Amino acid sequence: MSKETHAFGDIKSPAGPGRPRAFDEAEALEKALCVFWHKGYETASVDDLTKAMGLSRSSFYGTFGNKQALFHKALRHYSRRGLKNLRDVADAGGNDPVGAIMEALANPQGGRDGCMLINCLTELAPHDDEVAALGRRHLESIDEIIARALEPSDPGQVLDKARAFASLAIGTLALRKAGVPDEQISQTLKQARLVISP
Amino acid sequence: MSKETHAFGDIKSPAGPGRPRAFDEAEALEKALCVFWHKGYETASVDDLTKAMGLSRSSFYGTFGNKQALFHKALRHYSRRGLKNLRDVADAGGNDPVGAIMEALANPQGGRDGCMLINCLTELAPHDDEVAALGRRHLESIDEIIARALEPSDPGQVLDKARAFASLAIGTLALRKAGVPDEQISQTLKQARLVISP
DNA sequence: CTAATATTGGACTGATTGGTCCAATAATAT
DNA sequence: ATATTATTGGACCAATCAGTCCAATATTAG
Repeated sequence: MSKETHAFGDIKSPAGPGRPRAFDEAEALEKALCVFWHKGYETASVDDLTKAMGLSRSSFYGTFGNKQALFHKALRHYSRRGLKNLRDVADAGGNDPVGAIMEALANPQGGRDGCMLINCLTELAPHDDEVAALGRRHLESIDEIIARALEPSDPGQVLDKARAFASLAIGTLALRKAGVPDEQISQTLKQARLVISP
Repeated sequence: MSKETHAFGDIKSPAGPGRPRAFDEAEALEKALCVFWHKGYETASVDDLTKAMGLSRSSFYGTFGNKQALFHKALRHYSRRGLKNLRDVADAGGNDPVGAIMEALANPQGGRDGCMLINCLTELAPHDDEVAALGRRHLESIDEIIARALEPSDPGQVLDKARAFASLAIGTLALRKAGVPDEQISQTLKQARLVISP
């Protein structure tokens, strides 16, 4: 973390003649994302990563710089995609966007691994400002999306309610990690209705 | 994690003649707790721990077995003490135990470090069954304490409401880690009233 | 005082960590 | 074909990791 190694190799620009990459950068990033998601930042070794990505160490460092840079890139990608998903779910919910969001929340993508961004927030935020800042932006966006979904059916205090709802949803991720049965989590999520429409 | 090293040294029984310990075991455990709380399990090295505890490596391994065993002991201690605190707060709250709990929640002990147990849950639970089980028991106890605090003023669905309230509170820990301002977090916690008394 | 028993400090180990380096290879543009 | 430019694999490095071991020391019971 406070390593300051700055060993950036040289990240080649993809221009000019020369041998082309034998792998897809986006695909490799996706694989790395999975490893970080499942194991966390510290526990994911460069060996784990290169193996999962199907890359040699040279390609790894040549393409992504170093472990931390790759991680930040993966996390930004995760955030962007997650927010897009949430927006899509809300939009596809028709006249009940909140209901659609809640349903999606009851069956999260990561399963027992939870939300990667929240995981990384608790693991790294106090010691990595970039992660903390990204986390803050991500949470803010979530609040806004939920607030917008709330607005039509309820005029007042939408942002406060959205924030409470989001916090409750985030809290259930911890339960999931602990192995609390899905049924109980769903039940708890239903209670979140009270926060929204009293 | 999946190391299975089983290198248990030998944990001496505190009986018989011989040189007495130059340190207080409980105090040392407390120091270790702080390190784990602040840095997490993986990032806390045995060097960090021994330095903070003021112990030599011999005393460290001789007394606590190994890093993982020390960690589990610290976490159990943390859980026990935290639940006792919560019960005390509720009891001292007089006719408004829920209000007392909420106030305590607004100024948590760990500050930006959050709740150690939740931190460890997200870091380790999927790969350490003992942590997961301890986490489940801890969360269950929290639910029960809140439910009991809720009961006098509200007869029905106390457990469901307590669970929703607890999840919301746990969610705010992530906000705190990200550096969301205290004011906003307090505001969000106030919204939790809606979950409790609609 | 002596024998027995603990604790202590620190040197040490083998494994693993993130990161570097380079010769070999492959593809391009001319 | 040739020169140029990239990528690739794998050997390699210093640092750090958790954990072991032992001689030196301190304390007790008798």
